[in-house]
Amino acid sequence: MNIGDAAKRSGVPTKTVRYYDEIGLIEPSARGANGYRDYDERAVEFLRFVRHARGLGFSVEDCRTLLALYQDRNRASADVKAVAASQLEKIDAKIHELESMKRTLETLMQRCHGDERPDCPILDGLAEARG
Amino acid sequence: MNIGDAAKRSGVPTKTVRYYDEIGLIEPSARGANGYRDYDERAVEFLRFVRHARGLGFSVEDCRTLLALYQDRNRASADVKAVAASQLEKIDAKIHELESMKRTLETLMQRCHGDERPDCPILDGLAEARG
DNA sequence: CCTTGACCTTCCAGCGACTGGAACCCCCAT
DNA sequence: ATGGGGGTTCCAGTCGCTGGAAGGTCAAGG
Repeated sequence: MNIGDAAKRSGVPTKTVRYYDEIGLIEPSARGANGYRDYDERAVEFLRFVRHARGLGFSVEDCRTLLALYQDRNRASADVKAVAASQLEKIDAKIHELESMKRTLETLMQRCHGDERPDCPILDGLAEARG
Repeated sequence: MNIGDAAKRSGVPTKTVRYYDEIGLIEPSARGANGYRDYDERAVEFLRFVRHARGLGFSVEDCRTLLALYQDRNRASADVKAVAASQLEKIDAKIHELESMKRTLETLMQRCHGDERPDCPILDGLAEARG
């Protein structure tokens, strides 16, 4: 099938499918005589797989690893789990970072009247914050 | 003072200070005869201000707005609070997104033995996930 | 005076993961 | 023959830096 159909069936934008080909992540199963990329069911499956992995925040390089494991019948599930565990750590770290930002921001906002006057603890906080 | 000292005193990397000059966010108070950037206390204060704002996840464009408000004696604190509120929304959305990823990833990981065998619910989940 | 080394300058390239657009080709229906 | 909706390539831009190359400047030490 043509790239447009593969895109529709996988849920990956056409441009991104082309990009994945370019970086050698997922290559079309063939090229037509007219130069058109040709994707088979397996390729669409890979595209969907990568879409889901990307949706869980895995980097494109992680996706490459995961795709390789997915295709390796002799893989150890421990290897997959290790990649996932590393990703979970990154997510956790990011959540903690964002929650810390959130707390600070909320504290500053609570103190700010938010009216027409110029006094603003938010600006004061940004100016004075220690560190 | 020279850029290196301004960087040290503000906690913003030298390269970044130069970048902020380039994009017109924070310009040096002067240039020496030798072409060196010269930063005064006020500029260092701005650099620190931007570092803190960036630390709360504000975009560089938001920092531009916040810096302008910071310098505007006739500002309304409501304007500052609005920028902060918008940022808080973004943070919240990102946290929710990450927590959703985290839940999915944890569920998949719990089901995976993580041993030398190839059976892997994580890969299955990525391949089959609906959507 | 010369050298060393730590500064500073500019400019250009790259990161990640796309995304938009231009210029062009191809194919089918009217 | 024409129009529209595919497809192709390549280049530029996003965001916020960051690294590196090639070179100018300056203070201290021999």
